[in-house]
Amino acid sequence: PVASNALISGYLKIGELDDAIRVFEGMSERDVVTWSSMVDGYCKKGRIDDAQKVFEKMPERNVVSWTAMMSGYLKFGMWEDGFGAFSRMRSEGVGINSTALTVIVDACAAGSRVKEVVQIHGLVLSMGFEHDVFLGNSLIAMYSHAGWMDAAKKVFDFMREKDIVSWNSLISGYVQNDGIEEAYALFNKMPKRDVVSWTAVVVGFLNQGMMEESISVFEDMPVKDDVAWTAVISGFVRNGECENAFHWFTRMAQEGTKPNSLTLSSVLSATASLAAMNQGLQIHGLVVKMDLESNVSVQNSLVSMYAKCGNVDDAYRTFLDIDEPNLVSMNSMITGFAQHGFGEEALNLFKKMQLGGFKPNGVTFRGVLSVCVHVGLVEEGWHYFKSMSFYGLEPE
RNA sequence: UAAUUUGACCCUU
Repeated sequence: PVASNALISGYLKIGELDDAIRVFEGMSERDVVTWSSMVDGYCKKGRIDDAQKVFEKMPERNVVSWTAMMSGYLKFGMWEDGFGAFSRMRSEGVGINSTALTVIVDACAAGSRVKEVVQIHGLVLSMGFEHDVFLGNSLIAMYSHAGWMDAAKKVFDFMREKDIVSWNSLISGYVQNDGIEEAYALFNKMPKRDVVSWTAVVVGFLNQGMMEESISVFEDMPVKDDVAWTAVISGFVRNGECENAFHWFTRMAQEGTKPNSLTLSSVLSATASLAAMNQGLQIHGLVVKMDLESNVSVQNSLVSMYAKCGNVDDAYRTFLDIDEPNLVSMNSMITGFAQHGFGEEALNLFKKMQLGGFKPNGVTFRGVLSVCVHVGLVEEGWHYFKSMSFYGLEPE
């Protein structure tokens, strides 16, 4: 079945799960590679239930099949199942290898599971994987995420072999923990740099409000991709320099780099802050032209932009067009209503989102409380204020 | 022919 497996692999690489399924169903003989590929294919599309069905149905499972399934669980927040799979691998004779450990370490980073982290690191050492480059890189990222830069640096220093990802991981760690000096020193010391290294440092300076240093590094960047440009644009927005954000967006276009959905979200956020309706409309036109109308982040930005520009009707129209609204969508619309004194609408949406299973966060309550103050709903406002603790939120 | 690591988003203002 090697030829068909290769075909399945090819389809999955370009995200064509349906075609992969077609090939899979037409096969007369399947091996463990065939089945594992399908498990992974379903997981990458977020279809964990289907992946699990395939996983349970397959005649034999090896460490790759298990790792694929475990990775799927963990990527979608199913911690119990993910960690459960990991311990079953250990207890049921499948065994674990460095890849399985990397998956677990990565999950600890994403879920801020600091306690598990230390245990896993011990396991890594006891199994003799301390010189695995991928594992080392994952550990650096994990400790960085937890804010333990001493530990991250220790792992880095102990690594016998480092690749460019090792350097980039530690640099990003320092950037995330406000250590731009350390990050920049490493950047200058590393043997080779790629777009990731450059962008991390540019972001590091932006995060400290060091705009000139940031731009100076950015100008020196040999190849600027859409991510790097977006980093600069959003950095200016974060620092309240929205005109500059627009300026760099214009330069991005002049230099022929195509913006993506994240770029347009950031630019829309700039136009929203400036309440610049004309520019906002232009970007909306670009969104349509680029066929990004159904991107949630872009739609959220459009909702906010229309609301901030005083057009609540179009904000609401855009909001209703969102197929799969998320918490940010809700917050954008509630805040939009709140900013214009639409108390009833804001509170109705707030109730609706809770019925829909959304957990409000601090931004939600800011909108809700401000609208209560705005329209004089003192009792309701007090009630909502008290309900914050139910969601584990503390008033600022 | 199958599983793993590093850079930019949207809501708060």
